[in-house]
Amino acid sequence: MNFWLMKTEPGTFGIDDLQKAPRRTTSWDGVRNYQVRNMLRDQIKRGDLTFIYHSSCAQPGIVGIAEIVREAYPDPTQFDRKHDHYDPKSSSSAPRWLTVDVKFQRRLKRVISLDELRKLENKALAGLLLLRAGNRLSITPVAPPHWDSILALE
DNA sequence: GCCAACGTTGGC
DNA sequence: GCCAACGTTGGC
Repeated sequence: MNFWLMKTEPGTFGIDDLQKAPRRTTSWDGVRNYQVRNMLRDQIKRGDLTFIYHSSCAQPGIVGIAEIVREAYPDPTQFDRKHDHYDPKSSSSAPRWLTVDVKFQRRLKRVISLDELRKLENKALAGLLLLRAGNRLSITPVAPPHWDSILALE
């Protein structure tokens, strides 16, 4: 089993929205980066767990945990002309973008802030991709020891 | 294949 | 709103 971290903007879709979604499950659509697409396609498997991370907000940080409940399938928003994430270069016969379904598992007892994670970036969290300068991937892998270290902060 | 221009992300 | 750090695009 693998561990991940998925970023989302709470103003658009946050942990509250995930918790309130039907079956507490949502399609993690809108990924339009090839590196992340390849992760969705090749590495993110049913049963994997992911941190839900809030970005572009007052307190950026990890807020909860979700489970991957459906593996990669074509992201329907790429075909929807009216959708922000519409991609005219993609086609249903050769879909370019993928999504997975994630299901709310639990909130953390408190938000583990980016600040707090940074304090450990030269220690327990050395190498955590989220902390890499200029990291802009919306999904990043989390090594098991990092996963445990982060949960130990809770 | 190079690389400049441009767009996006995301913390601050 | 600023801006650093990228990824993408497209001319050549």
